[in-house]
Amino acid sequence: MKPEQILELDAVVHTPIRLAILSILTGVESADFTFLKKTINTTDGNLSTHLSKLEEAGYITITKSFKGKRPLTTCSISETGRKAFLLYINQLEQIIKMQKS
Amino acid sequence: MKPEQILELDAVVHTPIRLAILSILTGVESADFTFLKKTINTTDGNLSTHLSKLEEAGYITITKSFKGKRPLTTCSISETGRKAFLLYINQLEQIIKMQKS
DNA sequence: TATTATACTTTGTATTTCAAAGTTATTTGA
DNA sequence: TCAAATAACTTTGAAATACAAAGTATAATA
Repeated sequence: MKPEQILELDAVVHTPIRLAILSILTGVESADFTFLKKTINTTDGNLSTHLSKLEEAGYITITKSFKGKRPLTTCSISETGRKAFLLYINQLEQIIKMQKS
Repeated sequence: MKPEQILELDAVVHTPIRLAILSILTGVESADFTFLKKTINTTDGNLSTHLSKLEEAGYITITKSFKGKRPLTTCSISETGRKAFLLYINQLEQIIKMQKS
């Protein structure tokens, strides 16, 4: 067993809520704040800070606009984010494989 | 995609260092503090607190004895811990599978 | 037109993580 | 031989993280 591999896991991706966000965003063109909030079932504040964290890391892009006169926060995964997410998933696979053998 | 599954992941297991500890302990009868420290490559304090956390959760048992006149902290995974670890790995597998499809 | 709802962000707090320093005993080296 | 270094930890304090309560601004509803 190589525990180093576990410790190499990207901490930005690893957090459950952020993992869920990225996981959703890989499957769609974009998703808005409300959709993410409902789907992940978290609080506004919590989602807001996690989205900022992902944006700071360059893993997602956040676009602010208006739907009618209400704010609309639209998120989509970036190429960097997609790569980071896929790497993370691959590393998990490796870890699981080792675990099973 | 079902993000709920990600949020269901056992937080006690999820932390990289604790995941590494459990991962090591599943493969051996027991491991002592020094071995874990060297293998995981973490600081004494950090390892100590994570071991306590796992013990509190009932996932490992910690036995304190002496090797000669030096303290010896021996850790082994409990049945509860083994179940929690396997569940975690299975959940990860599910998540990855969904991700790939 | 007060009240509730929507769509967020900011702020404060509680928890978690981490490593520096502390403890106790044991070698080693001058 | 006694000071210094090492071993095997635990405790403590600081920093980061997570979380939700409260705040802001607008819109719909009753």
